[in-house]
Amino acid sequence: MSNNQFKRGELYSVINGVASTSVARRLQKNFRNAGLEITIEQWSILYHLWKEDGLSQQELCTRTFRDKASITRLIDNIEKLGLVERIASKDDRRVNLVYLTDAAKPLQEATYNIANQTMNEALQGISKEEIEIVKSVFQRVYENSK
Amino acid sequence: MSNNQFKRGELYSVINGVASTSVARRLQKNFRNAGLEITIEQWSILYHLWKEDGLSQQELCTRTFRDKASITRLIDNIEKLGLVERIASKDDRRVNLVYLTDAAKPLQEATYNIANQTMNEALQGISKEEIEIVKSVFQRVYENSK
DNA sequence: TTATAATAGTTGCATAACTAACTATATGTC
DNA sequence: GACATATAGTTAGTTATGCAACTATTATAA
Repeated sequence: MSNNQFKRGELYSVINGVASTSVARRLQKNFRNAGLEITIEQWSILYHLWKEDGLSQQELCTRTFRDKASITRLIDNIEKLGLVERIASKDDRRVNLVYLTDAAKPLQEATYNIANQTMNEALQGISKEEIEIVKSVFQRVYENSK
Repeated sequence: MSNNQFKRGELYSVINGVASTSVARRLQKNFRNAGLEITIEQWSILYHLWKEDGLSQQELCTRTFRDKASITRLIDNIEKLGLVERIASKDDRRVNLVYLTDAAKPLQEATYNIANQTMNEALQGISKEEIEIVKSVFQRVYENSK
């Protein structure tokens, strides 16, 4: 495969960074064409849960750069699809922990393969050095702007 | 002023490219703090009309990377604010040309100053070379993904 | 201990995005 | 000229975003 193959952990940060509009739209279409009826926003939540299950909604806010209200409603929708469930924390009754259901597990490989292929196509002709610069610029712009 | 000062024509493409999330949010807040009650999406339309007044809705689709339905409703909202008006083309009766009203003109300088300052803050410590690379990568990613 | 402040999450409101289905006008072909 | 096709714009339906106001719980301070 091309040398644009990504480590798993890098994938979302690159999509969320380099590619927020055109690649996101392409990825959404590729999900749909494969019969996967989830949005990329929903997928971004699942992505973080596949890395670490049982995150709080607040932690998902931080990791996906969204506000509380957006996360509340995203989780609502993913819960309706039967892919996650909220379980109240025993340590702090204010907190909802979000857990993947069994139905979510088969999606992991399929969506990862599609995302990886979409990224490879999007990043054709772009060197790893350029990608590193883009990621670095994004990080600094984010820090400068918050 | 810093050497990150932008030429007018570059500003939007950079904001639309480098900065789609964190800088956009910051810019929205800075507009609001200055008493300017427009969204950045509305501003992106005005920005193109200030460069060239009387564009068709289709042309605005192309220039702002949005679909027809999005433009229809964005123009609806900007029209409600009294900042633009639709005038039917005489050459082709399918076409609406979008013209700025007198009320839109005073916004130009104020929003440009805020946008320029917001960008300067966001891009502190980032070199012109890095910005060029980011813009170039975005262009190629866009071409690869459409 | 009680009053105050901070935090986690939900809900209401407004804006915006995309898809798909629709109307109206133009264009192209037989 | 007539029919098929393409183009410009609108509308309906769904999802998502942000802000502000709200409830419930936890932490802090007098």
